[in-house]
Amino acid sequence: MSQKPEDIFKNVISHSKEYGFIFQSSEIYDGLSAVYDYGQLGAELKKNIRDYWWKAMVQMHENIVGIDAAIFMHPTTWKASGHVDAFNDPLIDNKDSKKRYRADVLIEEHVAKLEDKINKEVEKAAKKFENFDAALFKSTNGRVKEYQEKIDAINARFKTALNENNLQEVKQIIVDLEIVCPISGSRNWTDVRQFNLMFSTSIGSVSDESNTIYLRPETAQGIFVNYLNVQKTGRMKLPFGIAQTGKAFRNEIVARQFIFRMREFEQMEMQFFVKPGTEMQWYEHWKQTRLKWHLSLNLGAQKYRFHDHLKLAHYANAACDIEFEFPFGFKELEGIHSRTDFDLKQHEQFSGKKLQYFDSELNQSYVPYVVETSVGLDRLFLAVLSSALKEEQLENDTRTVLQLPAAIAPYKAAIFPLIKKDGLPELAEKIMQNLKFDFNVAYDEKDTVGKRYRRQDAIGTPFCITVDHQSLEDQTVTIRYRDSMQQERMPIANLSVFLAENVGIKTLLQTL
RNA sequence: GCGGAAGUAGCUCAAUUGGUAGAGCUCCAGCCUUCCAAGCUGGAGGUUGCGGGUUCGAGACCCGUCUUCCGCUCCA
Repeated sequence: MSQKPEDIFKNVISHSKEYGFIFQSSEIYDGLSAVYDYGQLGAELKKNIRDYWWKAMVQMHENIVGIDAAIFMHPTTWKASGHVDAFNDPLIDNKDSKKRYRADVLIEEHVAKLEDKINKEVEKAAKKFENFDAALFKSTNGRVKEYQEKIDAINARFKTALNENNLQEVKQIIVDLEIVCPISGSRNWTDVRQFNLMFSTSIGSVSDESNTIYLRPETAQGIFVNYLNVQKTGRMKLPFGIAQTGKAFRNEIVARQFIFRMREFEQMEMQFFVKPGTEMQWYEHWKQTRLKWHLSLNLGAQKYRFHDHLKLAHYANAACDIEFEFPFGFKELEGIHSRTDFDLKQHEQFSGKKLQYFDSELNQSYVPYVVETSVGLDRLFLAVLSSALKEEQLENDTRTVLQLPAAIAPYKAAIFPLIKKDGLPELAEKIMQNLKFDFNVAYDEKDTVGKRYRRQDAIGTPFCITVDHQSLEDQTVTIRYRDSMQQERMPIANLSVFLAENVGIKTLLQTL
């Protein structure tokens, strides 16, 4: 395999396709941009990663419970969360400087310039005359009146365009005003586009005026709106967490880099509710806990780093990313945010319902603070796959091996008869039938055994169990390790225990 | 969205100036039986991303479109 990161990434993509991990969505119709499907092996790997996260977060913490909220939510949810207002901006690009601007800001700045001119006229006049009446001057001075008329005309036209959602008209205003790009100085503009983060659709009968409904752009709100339900029915005491995995949807303008940025993606997140004032210590706690979880996958400690946010989002008082070194560089894998009480307070305000916690120690109620951990499952999948895929140089040849952590490999073991006769397939079949109650196992009798080993290497199966003639006599088999290619003999009766120890998720959880 | 590169079998890639679409691996059915791919026989698989155009003739040239990768941008 070439050392060039670009080639490594290409290999990951073609390997994903070739072995059934990832397919492009609707490929027979030329695909759908930035949407991908998980194939037969990808679905297993993804499920195993999700399970490991869920067990580590929910099963291993008595004070964390999991929910599964619906993708559709009441539209007001997104007003409260700020998603409706935050992403309603008309955008325009300058083709020469390649810079993107908010079209409304460009127009407002132009208007501001005209207002400056008026102010200068007023200042000049104020110096000239005593007993200066600014209002009178503005309403009588010809030049000022001219500017003011221009401003009013622009504002009226802009307002109409926005109300009619007429983006072509917005662009035409920019063209007509001869607004230039501050950087390139050119008037070479693209069309104005509405940058709308959320996908919308309509639903039969929501309530009042609106029947527009959004596909959730993040899963977090499903937890916040259920905060009180869970706290009451689960008798949860602070601090406690609510975890959830599920799909979220964002209509990215540019979505690229394979499954790194998709329009439909899956999040695994946990909102941890704490007493106000303790949030920074929990923020630090979860930073370390989550990093440790990632490190347990053994992809290489040097591939992780924290990236602290200097510029914080409106809801946060501290935020950082756990970044991972993908083939295309260090990129965000998980976000850890101290969200304060912003979300719950917003929902209190918009819903009119109290979302408070009664602290029996303090004998008072308050809105809890929230520390969020949020991983992109698809990104984690890509991190695992791209660092597991190795082209290994052997003595006389090379082999492709997917060095997945055993506990999350799609198949835990493959069972082969050494040859396809003499009763070996029958015994192998029997072993498989027995193991498959506890483990996802594969069976293969086609081609030479060496070839079968390599096939399993390529899909990351940690162990291959081979039945040979000796097996018929003493009920032992050979078990071959994927990474070392070493083999050892063991009784068939020991297989279950051996696999449980070596591929079980328990082994991984115990490292945390 | 702008710019660059690309799209031919499941994968990686050929195809001379525009002249019969091919190879390797994979896959399938057998043979062989030997614990680490590339043994033997046979076979399947393509409207060359899609749609137009130029031409006697287009995988190649032109236009449009879709998709992917790279840079910029975006990513509360």
